[in-house]
Amino acid sequence: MSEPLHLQGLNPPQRQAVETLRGPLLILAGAGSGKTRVLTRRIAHMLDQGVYPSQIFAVTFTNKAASEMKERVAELIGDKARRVWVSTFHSSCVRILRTDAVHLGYTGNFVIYDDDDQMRLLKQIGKDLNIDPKRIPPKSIRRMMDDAKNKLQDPDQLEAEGRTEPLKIKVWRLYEQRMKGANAMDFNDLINNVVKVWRAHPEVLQKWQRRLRYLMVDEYQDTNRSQYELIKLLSGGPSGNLAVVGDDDQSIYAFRGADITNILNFEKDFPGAMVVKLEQNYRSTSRILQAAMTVVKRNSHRKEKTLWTEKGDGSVLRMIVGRDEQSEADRVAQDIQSKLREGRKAEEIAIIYRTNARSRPFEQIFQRLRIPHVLVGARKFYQRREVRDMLGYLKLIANPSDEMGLLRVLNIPRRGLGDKAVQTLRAHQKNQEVTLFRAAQEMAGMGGRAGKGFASFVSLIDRGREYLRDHTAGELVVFIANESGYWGMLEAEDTDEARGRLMNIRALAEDVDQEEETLPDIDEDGNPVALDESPLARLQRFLDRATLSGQAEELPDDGGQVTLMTCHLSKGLEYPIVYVVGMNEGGFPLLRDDFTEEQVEEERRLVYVAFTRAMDELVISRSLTRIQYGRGIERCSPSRFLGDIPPELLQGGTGRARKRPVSSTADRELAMQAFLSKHGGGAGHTRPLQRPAPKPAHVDELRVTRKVESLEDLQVGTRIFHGDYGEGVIRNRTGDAKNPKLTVEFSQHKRKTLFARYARLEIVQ
DNA sequence: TTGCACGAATTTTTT
DNA sequence: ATTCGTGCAA
Repeated sequence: MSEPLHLQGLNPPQRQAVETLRGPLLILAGAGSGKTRVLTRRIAHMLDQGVYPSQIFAVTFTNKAASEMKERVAELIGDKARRVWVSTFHSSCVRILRTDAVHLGYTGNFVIYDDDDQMRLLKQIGKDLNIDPKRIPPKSIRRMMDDAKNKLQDPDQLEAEGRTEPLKIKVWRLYEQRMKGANAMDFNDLINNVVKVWRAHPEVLQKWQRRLRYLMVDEYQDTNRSQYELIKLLSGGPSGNLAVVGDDDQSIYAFRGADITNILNFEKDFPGAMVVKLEQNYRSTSRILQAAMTVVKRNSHRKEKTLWTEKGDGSVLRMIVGRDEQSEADRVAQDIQSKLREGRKAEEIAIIYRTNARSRPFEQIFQRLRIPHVLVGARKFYQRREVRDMLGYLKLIANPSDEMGLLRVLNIPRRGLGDKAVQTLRAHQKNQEVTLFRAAQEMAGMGGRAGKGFASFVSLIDRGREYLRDHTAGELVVFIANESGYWGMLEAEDTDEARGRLMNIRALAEDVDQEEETLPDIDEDGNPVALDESPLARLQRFLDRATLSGQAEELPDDGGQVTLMTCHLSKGLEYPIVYVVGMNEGGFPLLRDDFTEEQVEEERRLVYVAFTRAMDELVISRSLTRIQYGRGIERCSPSRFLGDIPPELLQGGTGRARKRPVSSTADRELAMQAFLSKHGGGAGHTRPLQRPAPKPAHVDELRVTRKVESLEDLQVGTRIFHGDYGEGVIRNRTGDAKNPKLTVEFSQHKRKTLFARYARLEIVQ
């Protein structure tokens, strides 16, 4: 008799993780160890063991992870998968709060304020209190608030600690008041309010505990204090069936509140927990794993585990060194070109950097060499201005007490309602103690220029609400765009940018009407529940989705492109060939002057994450100098982490450059670096260097070029450089002066005829 | 109310 | 360098 499909092909620890359904379970899943596989199989196994799908609750951090898991579970068990609740922390909490937030004095149609709304509100409060934003920047207040909320603290606790500026706390209190007044919650509130309700109303908690009996938490190392509390409450403590999956070595979100001690202390917090380590890696070659592990093993706060693979040693890691950031990028690009010539596909290659700013030189050279590439993590769809403006309108329509939506779009497009008008409106609101929208309605009757503006605004919103009765939310977007004049405003601009914005609005409208998220429409006993189909409810659901999804990252995965991204964004992904670039002290690790050991450990984990993305080939690059904020050039030594990598794993030894130094100065520089790193020179990682006189467009080892200023620069006899063909000499020039045709002789007597205007040429000096 | 000019800031990112 | 936000004059 063959064993069930969902148990087949698992290695022993994987199988143990899948088969352990009861009690607390910690699955330590190293990079590439088949985590998702275990999670999905585990769900299948539960069903096989008679667990009802509606009793299973799997929480993730990102929508992407949630939908991936849903998909894979569906592949395994088919339609029943729809009844398993797989969702992000935040959307599950929204779902819970839509019914249970009444216990906190909210109504079910509360809105969610995102970062932007949050900042606007804070700035407003600062203004109201006459706080100089230079003395206390609103950002610092948000930081304080978020940090505290991540830890489930309230203003009173912070005040009692006495380490926070009282004025900041005052702002926070006012913020909470305003939020409540606007029937709004921020992202942190979503989690914290569930905890609050559950703590204050045990019967509500029990309702959910009865329904959700099998819990799974993905990326447990990234949970913050309040998420931990949430899970702990729901699981009902040590007797609950709680499986958490994570990798402490991949905890890289401390800056947004992730608390690595949650995973490190799991066994303490849930006594009797079973721990399973998934250490077999199915992704990378042994050398890649070794390199990644030697770095991360230096951390003192981690759970010991050793990844291994059956993939074999693989090739050694290679090191690419450039004189400056551009030449580093150029050399990496050349390397990539040779890979492409060898027949590797562009989509097999990724470039990973520590900070987004490092992408620029790569974009430049890729453009010039025509290497197709995608930048991951450019501005998110829902963060674009036009999209947010439309959402502002929708929010106001969905929730008349929403203030942020109103203030955002009140004067967009222009209705002659500027600061002055807003001030009057606020004053009026305060007098009458009504919602801002109600105040606007009242102002509308007052005549005058502002009165007219308010009248047209209020009428627009009212008509919108009316329109929604028998139209879809997507149609409402179009309605608002048209009736508000927003559409006309963009059309009048007649620029590419404006046209792009128009497209985005159209895309939004379509997106709104597309798939209604397949929420498990079941009550706590697992019985189907009819979704509220009122137009307002649909709009509400859409807004939640729009706010809670960084979505539409639209990774153009049509393939054929080299991927560029940050370490953080690379987590969970894999590529046959990976370039981890910018591995200099001061760049990676990226540390402030007053850094702590914890921060260094986090940087090590980032290295670990970045390295373990590579399947077959890992290339590291760095530069000898870097430009800081466009001002001044600094020398930089190799990243301290390169010194941790055993020399035999890295081509040319340790973090030092390979042979063939770029010049005698560079030679001395390399010797100096060797000296410094040997003598613990980690501290003085950079020191200023004078700025070179001319600013070349492009410096390579043997070649200095400048950009073509005018076509007259390109005369017969001029030495030029071409991205594809290399260096050459112009032998002939024909055609008219405005569009000359050049015959260029490249090396090995290869002659090419190029149009000067279109070929990307540079002049060799 | 709007448009321009100047000054300041500038890891990492999800929801 | 580049972007973003604020302050001031038209």
